[in-house]
Amino acid sequence: MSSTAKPVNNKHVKIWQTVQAIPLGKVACYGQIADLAGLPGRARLVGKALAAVPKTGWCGQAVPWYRVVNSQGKISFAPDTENFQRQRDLLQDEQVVVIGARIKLKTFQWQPDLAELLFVLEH
DNA sequence: TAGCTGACTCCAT
DNA sequence: AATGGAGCCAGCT
Repeated sequence: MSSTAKPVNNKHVKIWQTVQAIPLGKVACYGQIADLAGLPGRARLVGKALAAVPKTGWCGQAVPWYRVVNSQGKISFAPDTENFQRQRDLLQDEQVVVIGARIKLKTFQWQPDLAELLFVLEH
């Protein structure tokens, strides 16, 4: 049969895999994920990729999109949206403290060690 | 092919 | 802390 499978953007896949490496209870910013995914300076592309995350996850594993916030440590959705509330709820379920739209990066930002970096780079 | 858009970031105020 | 403008560039129309 001819290919009917929806083409998947390889950069998106790389981004999803990087996001899957964020540990429970931690967050990362868009630019950080872009850098780790080998796409320096493409923070906006990370947002695009997260909007395209399959509901079924990727490679049998969920993609924790909600662990990604902007460089100011804030949720990027407008406060009166469902996406905003869903992201905040999911983070709080993981013990991440969200004050208004803000998360204290000093406390909750993911700081990958060398082993984690290598794991991401290999995929 | 050419514009437009945006789950961003940086810098000034 | 909050707000606004310029730069950014892959993906979409």
